Amino acid sequence: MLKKERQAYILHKVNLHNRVLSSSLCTEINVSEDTIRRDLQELAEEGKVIKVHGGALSHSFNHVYFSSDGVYSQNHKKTIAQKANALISNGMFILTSGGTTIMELARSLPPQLKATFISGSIPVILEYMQHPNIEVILIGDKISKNSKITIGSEAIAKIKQMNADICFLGTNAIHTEHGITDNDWEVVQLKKAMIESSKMVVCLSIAEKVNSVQPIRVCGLDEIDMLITELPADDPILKPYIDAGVQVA
Amino acid sequence: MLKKERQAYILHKVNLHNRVLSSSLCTEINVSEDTIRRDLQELAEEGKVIKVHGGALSHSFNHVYFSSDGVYSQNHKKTIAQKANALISNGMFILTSGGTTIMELARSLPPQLKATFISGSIPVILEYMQHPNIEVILIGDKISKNSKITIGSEAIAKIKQMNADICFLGTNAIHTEHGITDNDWEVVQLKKAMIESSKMVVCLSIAEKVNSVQPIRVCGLDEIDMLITELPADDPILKPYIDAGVQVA
DNA sequence: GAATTTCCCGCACAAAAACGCAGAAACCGG
DNA sequence: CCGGTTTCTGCGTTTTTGTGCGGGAAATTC
Repeated sequence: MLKKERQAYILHKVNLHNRVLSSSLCTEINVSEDTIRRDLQELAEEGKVIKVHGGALSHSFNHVYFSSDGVYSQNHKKTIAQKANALISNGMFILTSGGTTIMELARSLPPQLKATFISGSIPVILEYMQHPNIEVILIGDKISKNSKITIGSEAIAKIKQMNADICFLGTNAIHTEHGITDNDWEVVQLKKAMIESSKMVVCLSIAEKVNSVQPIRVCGLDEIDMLITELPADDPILKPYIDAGVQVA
Repeated sequence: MLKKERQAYILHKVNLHNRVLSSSLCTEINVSEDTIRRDLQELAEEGKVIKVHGGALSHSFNHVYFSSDGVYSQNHKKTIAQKANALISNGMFILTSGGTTIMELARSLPPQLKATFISGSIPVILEYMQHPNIEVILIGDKISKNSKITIGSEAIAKIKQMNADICFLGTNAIHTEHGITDNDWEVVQLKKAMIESSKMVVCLSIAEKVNSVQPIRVCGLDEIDMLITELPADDPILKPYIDAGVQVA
């Protein structure tokens, strides 16, 4: 079989099944693995396939896309994500809600981290999927199209079965008196369940949202363990929360 | 034999078999390899054949296999999606697997359709989420990063609770004897569960995957109700499947 | 962290191509 | 018919290309 023929065959097969194993190819075509590998390499250089350890993938199926532009006060969220990262260590089970702050956290996870992340938010899950080492558990249920999160009794039941080390909540509003509040009933239910199922509850919130109130109550300050904002811990705005027994970072 | 004769013979042979080896040609015509090589070179310069190491290939060969345009056989998948759409009506519960063919189906759903779609494939779910009217149920569990689908016992258990009207399976390989086969163990488990939980099982497959086999078996032909390809229903390739009791569209 | 698989690199060897050359055949205008 | 020219072909030699193999590095898996 000629080299070009072989490559055409490989390409054909990759496109057909979205992936090939070099081991199976070499028995199929009856050539050495080296040859297959060289073929794959050439095809990869031409951009026809994506070479991976053990074989190759089709180019078409592999780009799940997400837009990160236009996120409000992204820099603040990045610093929040940094601080949150300090709480995470290998082997942890971590529940997270949705929201752009959590997205930023997902993006900034160190690549060598090995932990398990659980969420029902599609955009956040997409971020987690980019990470090389973490395990990702997706909470299933009906999808709410505007919040892009799974909602419903199944999702809540599933969360309640969990026993996570940390729960990171993207927070829409936090207030010394009214505690954590939000504006979507379903999301509130989920957050309540998450709080119940976690040993430690951490709220991520940009300073702007501190001391603001939304219509639906999630929980009081007594139920959260830590509040992370982009401000230094000794900022006077945060003082009331420290007094209320919440750790601040 | 005259040079022109020889070249005509070569050209004829290339067009007939899509390929030709210079070694075999030189014994056939009884001339030295150099002569053959010079002939091939001339033909190549005239654009009549494509010269490669060891022989030559026909132009059509190159066109057929190296279709370098973006997504592979997308048009075929579009027509498959059209046919599948004909089976869907308002109010249905529809289970779908993952794969690019299903993605195409998701994209081509008519905007006014009101039905419920269930899947564990992240890319497919993303497509469903674009739709204005359908309900989307996400099967949760651990995410497999390479297949971008939720896998595991939870997912399977959840699928088994369903009772869907139709199950659309993106098919990696279908064969009259070996039935439906695939190359990922986890995915096979999910597909099996989906088949069990649906009143009607429909396989979507481009014609190229028909009569191909993959390592792991999903089910036999007796378990599927319909096969949709881009070919007309009376294409001879599909005849064996009709004989096996599978509807074809 | 150890075992296995896969990858990468250099090498050897064979097949094929390129090149130069020379002989043979064809062509051609005296 | 005959030199001279062109074209075609085959033959040796040198280069290039394609392939397989072994060993060590790297990645993956358990």
